[in-house]
Amino acid sequence: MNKGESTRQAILAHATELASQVGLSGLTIGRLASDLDLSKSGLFRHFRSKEALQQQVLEHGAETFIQQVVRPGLAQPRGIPRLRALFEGWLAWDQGLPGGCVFVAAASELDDRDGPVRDTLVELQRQWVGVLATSYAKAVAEGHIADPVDPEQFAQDLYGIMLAWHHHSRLLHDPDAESRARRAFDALLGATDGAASLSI
Amino acid sequence: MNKGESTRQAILAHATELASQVGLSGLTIGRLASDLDLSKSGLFRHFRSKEALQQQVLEHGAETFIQQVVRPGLAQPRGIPRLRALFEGWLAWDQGLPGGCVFVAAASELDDRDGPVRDTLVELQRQWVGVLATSYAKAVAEGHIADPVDPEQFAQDLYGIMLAWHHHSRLLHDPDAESRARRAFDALLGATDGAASLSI
DNA sequence: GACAAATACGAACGTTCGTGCTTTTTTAGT
DNA sequence: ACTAAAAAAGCACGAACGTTCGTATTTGTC
Repeated sequence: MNKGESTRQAILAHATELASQVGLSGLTIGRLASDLDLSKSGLFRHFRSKEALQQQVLEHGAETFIQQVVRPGLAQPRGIPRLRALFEGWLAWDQGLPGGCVFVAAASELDDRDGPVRDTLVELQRQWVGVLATSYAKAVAEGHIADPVDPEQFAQDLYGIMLAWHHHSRLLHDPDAESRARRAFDALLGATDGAASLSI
Repeated sequence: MNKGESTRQAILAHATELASQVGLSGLTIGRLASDLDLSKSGLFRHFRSKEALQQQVLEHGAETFIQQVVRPGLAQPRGIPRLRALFEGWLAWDQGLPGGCVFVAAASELDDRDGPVRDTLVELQRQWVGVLATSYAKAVAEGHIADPVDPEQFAQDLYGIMLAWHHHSRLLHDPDAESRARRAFDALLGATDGAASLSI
């Protein structure tokens, strides 16, 4: 790897952590440069605009996410084990960044803006939601789900569990948020085993 | 009402809408001043710092939220009707602001910061989650819920439905997000309630 | 209508923002 | 070791940021 490429990677790694805390628009060239002991212009040279930096932060984050969450998850046997692995990987990923999942931070920043950065984020999020939905559909096909729902419904509901956990845990500092998230996940999967499903 | 007070209200009303799109830290004195045809210094005088402005935006938003969502909701008969009214009011509130619920935007900005603005938001959010939880507890007491869960669990799950709807609808522009949110709400209330299930 | 108080303005402060240039230093290939 | 290319630094720019200050204008009270 080039010298330039390795510095670029170092910049992106740090920028991703920083963006998880302060958001993509909270990133500043000056702050990044001083954190990494670079000059503003030296750092700037690697990206030719701040927008390009933001976009590469998202792409860098996506690579890490795929490596840490998606691939290990898909390596699990299809059905509930795979869904659970994806969910647990997601939790661990959120906890691995100082400000939590960088995409959550980016999402609420960009949902009212237009432009290529937003387009990139939307594309990445659609892919992730797609992974969740198809993994659920396979679990249904395996017969692991007693009362199947629309896979898109499952994906949105699971995303909600994730976001609510993020909110209750990070903002409200609620120590029970994580166990509630797991309980909600179990309920979402497993209206199958026992009381919850018998009702309908 | 004083002249000064009425200008302050006008500023806060506009600032709340703006903050729902660009966030609390995206607010700038200059932008607000030019939007409202005021001078920067004239506007600034009403708040003595930007932090005070942000805080008052949250408080102004909370007053509106209470007036538009909480009070009409609590006016409904306790139990499922009240829960449903709170939920529907919440949806309408989010759609009433150009960037969606201002607290959602603020939450992901402030969850990693410290200071009085964050403290204000946390307090407001705790109150709202409390309203949801106690309203659910009353529905349980009324016998409206067949398989009751911990009210805090319900509140977090409901918050998740809301956040996922916000995400899928605002970021991903998914036209089915709203109906999925309603379906999730029905499922949350009424896994065992025949009427709710049939209405899907 | 006079007059004090409240409200708004205009200009300027120092800082930081993103982004260009030009020059110096470091890297990589021979 | 020499050299061309790559990378980083240095410096400067215009604009926007939050904030302050002194002055003008508008408001409410008698």
